[in-house]
Amino acid sequence: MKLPLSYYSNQDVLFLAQDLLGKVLFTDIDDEVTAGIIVETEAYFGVLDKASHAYGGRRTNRTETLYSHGGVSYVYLCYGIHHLFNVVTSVKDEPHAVLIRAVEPLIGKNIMELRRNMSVDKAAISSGPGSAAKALGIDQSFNKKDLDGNEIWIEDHGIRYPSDDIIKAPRIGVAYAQEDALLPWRFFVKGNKYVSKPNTI
DNA sequence: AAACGGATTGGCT
DNA sequence: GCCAATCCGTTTC
Repeated sequence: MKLPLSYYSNQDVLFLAQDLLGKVLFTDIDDEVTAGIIVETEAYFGVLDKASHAYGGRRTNRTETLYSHGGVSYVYLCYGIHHLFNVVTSVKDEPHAVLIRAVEPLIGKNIMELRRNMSVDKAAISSGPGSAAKALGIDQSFNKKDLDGNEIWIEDHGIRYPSDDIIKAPRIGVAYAQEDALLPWRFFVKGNKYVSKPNTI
């Protein structure tokens, strides 16, 4: 059930960003387990991607996590407020990553409701990367964790979406990446209410 | 040493 | 729809 680290060593981050749709992301914080079905992702294509923190081979304290082997979590603070969760993929020193932008609450819904102070019926509870991370209790302390451990991991529950139901679109909030902002490297499940806006083509 | 700005969100108009 | 919130990595002086 729990995806092994070898799963993340695939060097095709565009494949993994799509394959992660339908997988189930778990966290266990002081025995409070929550999980959500991944319904929206974005691929970040390592040193060649102007939208990536690792563009041009940039290596700093923050981006060092991206150079880990595949199957490590990369969590960083955005706008001083939001923790954004990524899955590092590929092999060591090749800094590809998949941003998890939305999940559909599956397990521990009452705990998510307390963390987000809203009903699980409201799409906003886990829609958008900052909200999804908060619903799952993910913060800076989850940075650089192996995804085959007991704090955060991903399982395959056999959920599959027809390829017609996987929408490809330009990534969100990366206008600074110039021409790379136009690449269709955002993937989401058609019609799922937890997908962030815009959720149509 | 200081300034800049972002892979966003939610509250108010 | 617009804008403030709020931190720290990164760039610039």
